[in-house]
Amino acid sequence: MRNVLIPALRDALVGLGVDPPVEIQIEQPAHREHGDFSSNVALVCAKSAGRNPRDLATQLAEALEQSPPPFVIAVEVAGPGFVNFRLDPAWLHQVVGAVVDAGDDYGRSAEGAGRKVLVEYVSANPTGPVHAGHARGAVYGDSLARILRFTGHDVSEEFYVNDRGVQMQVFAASLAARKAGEEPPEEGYRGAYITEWASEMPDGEDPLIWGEARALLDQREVLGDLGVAFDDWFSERRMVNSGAIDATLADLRDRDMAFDDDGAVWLRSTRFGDDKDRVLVKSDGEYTYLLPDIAYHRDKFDRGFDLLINVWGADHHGYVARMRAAIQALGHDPEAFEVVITQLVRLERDGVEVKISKRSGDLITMRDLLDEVGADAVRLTYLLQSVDSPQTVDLDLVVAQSNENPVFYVQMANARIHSIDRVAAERGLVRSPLDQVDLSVLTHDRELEVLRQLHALPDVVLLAWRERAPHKVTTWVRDLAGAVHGFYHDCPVLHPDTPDDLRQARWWLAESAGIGLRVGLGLVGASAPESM
RNA sequence: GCCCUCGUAGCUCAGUUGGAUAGAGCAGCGGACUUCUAAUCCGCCGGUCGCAGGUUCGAAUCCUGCCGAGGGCGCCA
Repeated sequence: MRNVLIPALRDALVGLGVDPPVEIQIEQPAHREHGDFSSNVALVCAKSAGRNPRDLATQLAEALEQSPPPFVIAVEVAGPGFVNFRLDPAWLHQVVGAVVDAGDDYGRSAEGAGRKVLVEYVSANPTGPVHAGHARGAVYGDSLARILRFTGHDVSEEFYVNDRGVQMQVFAASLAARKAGEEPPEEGYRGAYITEWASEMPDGEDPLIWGEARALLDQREVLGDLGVAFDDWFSERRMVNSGAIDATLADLRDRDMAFDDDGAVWLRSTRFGDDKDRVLVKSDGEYTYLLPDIAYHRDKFDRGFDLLINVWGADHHGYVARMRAAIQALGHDPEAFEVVITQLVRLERDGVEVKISKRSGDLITMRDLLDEVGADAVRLTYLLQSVDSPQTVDLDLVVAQSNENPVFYVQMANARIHSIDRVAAERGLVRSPLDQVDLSVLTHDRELEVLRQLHALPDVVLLAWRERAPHKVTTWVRDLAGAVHGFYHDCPVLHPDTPDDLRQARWWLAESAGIGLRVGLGLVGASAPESM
């Protein structure tokens, strides 16, 4: 519709002797009384044209009413100078065909065609189970990847396995101690899982190797149950053993971005806006955590990715500047490296905070969260909000049966649509082919509202990608569900009083709504059961 | 002290990148099933968009300064 209205406005402006702006904005007003579409061109152009915005808008409206674009039945001026378009409801009827023809591809685009993107997320240490705090980044990263694919990007998802360094040594020592029936070392891991895993560990196994495998098995399984799967679990140890560290250091030295001082090797990160230069190799010869990380990102670029998106928890944001500096030090475009910081989730039970403490052992694991809340509810609840905002989740309210739980609302809308098909089949009713159905009988506001929502999906998906904001899809699918419930309530399909032609039209409307719900739920990674 | 994110209805959160009368859900009150799932729908109640300036036709949104919350500022990861 924009593609029709924008040229019409441009022509009208030219006809009035006004230079059209580079970009003419068309929006859908929040209030229905303001029409189906609206433009602020008159306000934008008023100054440069040296005219009163309302007068300009009035002249535009008159010109457009002379030869109205398709579907436009009225052009009105309102407020300080908005040009509002009122459309024949028929413009929405074509949405049904668009949705049905595209099916599960409705809303898919090729915007990102040819771009290779790597999304790295979760990347928890392989020293224990993933905990509840990892869930937000997990569902965010996964959903973002789904949206990237849906917008045509070539996407890979990776989990960086920090399987080297001090933490791993401590983890292995803790496992070995428990196996020997002793207490873990002073700074060791004391969680109950250590004791449990130690009892599983066969004699003669290297606790580091075995322990890592055990942790990864556990993490992979839980994340899988959450619906999250990675293309690769990238091992730091394997990378270091391959000589990537030396190659990275040599590369940095060649570029004069690394230097020796005080017995250590430093990254010249201040050259790219970092607060201070950072140590890469400590004076005792050990690498800092930074150096392997740089090597990892160098490897990502070597593999031909055009865009690297990293999803990190809020506690790592201080790390962004130095990593971006390192990217630039390697000669890469800093724009090709993005970090999405997810703010913390505060878990409550009956209004009281539940602590996710790390080493003490009494932590809420992702498994606990999944068992209590369920994967679909975790995903929808977490993805309903922007990751920029700290989030509070009350576990008691999100568990099944509660109205706080968005899962039921959305999934029930889908189930209701499928119940129409089921009951229709029982009664032996048959749906006519779409091209033989007259959709013009769809005039009820409930019907039109469903179509308006469906119409919005392609824009919503693009926005979700451009803003790295999966929650836009979640709020959309919830709104669509709301429209579906209203339609279901007020517009019976199979009721004997519903005329045949209206039944057929509504049936196809329901079909397209079901497709929309399925697509939306699919993008956030939640299931769309046909009955509840 | 410096940096990041945030502050919107009693609670949890949206807000189409600067648009018109700031929206949902929950909680509260009152209604709606002889109809395809009432886990639904409708109505009412509820606001100094943290505070103060500024930018302009127009600000929850942008700029500055305060106030407040969370997180971060290691030769730790």
